[in-house]
Amino acid sequence: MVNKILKSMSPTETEILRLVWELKEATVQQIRELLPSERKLAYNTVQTLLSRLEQKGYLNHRLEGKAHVYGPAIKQRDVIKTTVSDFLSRLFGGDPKPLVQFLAEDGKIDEDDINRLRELINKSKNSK
Amino acid sequence: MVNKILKSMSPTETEILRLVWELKEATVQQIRELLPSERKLAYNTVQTLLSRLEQKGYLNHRLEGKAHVYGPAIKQRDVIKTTVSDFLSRLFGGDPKPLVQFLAEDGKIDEDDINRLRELINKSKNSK
DNA sequence: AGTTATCTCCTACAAGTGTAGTATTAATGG
DNA sequence: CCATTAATACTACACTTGTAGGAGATAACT
Repeated sequence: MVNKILKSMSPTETEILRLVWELKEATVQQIRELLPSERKLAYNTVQTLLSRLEQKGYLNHRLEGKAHVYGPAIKQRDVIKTTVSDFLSRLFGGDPKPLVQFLAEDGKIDEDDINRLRELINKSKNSK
Repeated sequence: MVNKILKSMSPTETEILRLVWELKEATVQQIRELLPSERKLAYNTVQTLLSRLEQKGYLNHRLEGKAHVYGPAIKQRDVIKTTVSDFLSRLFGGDPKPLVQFLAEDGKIDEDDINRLRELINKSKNSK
């Protein structure tokens, strides 16, 4: 079991964590630059968010010069797993099908996506 | 456009709203009974949550005797749409594919689900 | 009628969240 | 060396959230 019980992330924290993942590792500046222009947070705000994520155990940092370089303290996959599960259980009582169905009906995923999915499923069935 | 801009729901509020959907309409008591036994909230707590959901525009209520009977003020589908979109954008930058992929890899959806999905997609393609 | 069970309404309150200011310090460009 | 720049650390503060207590009204039981 890889599961420490983590304090849950707030929505904004989640946004920030995703950006760290995107860059693998990042400083406050870099995250700030990655923020979409319609959502520029103050430097200090980003700093606070990163540090809260660290307190909660999602990130850690090393020093590089005077700057903190933040990186994942937990595997992305594990975070996704619990985050998605929580979401699923709150909005759909834990059943993923309505979610996938919604995605399909809403045109968010198309037939090609589905074909790729099928492969994935077969692959993981065989490797099991 | 059906979109009023709603204040977003907190996680617990989302849980409660889902239960209202499940019952179509519900009183505080009924919601309380639906709560899983490991998560019994006080009567007043449920009441607060329902009333906050109403303030935020997700629910409305009518009187039946002295009790409030709460029901959806917005179509479930619309709520799901924005909730899922928000979630997607926070955790995956808006791209649904990693989500679906995760669900598949994690065994949350299987090949049958996918087949049903395919039908759905074809149906909506034709009706478009 | 008095007691009990239900309800709503109003209030509370600590912890979490979003968002950032101020102080301090270290590096850097002249 | 000194002003500017770029970082962190610490502090702040209103709003939201989770969770519920108490007061008061009404219906129902005895």
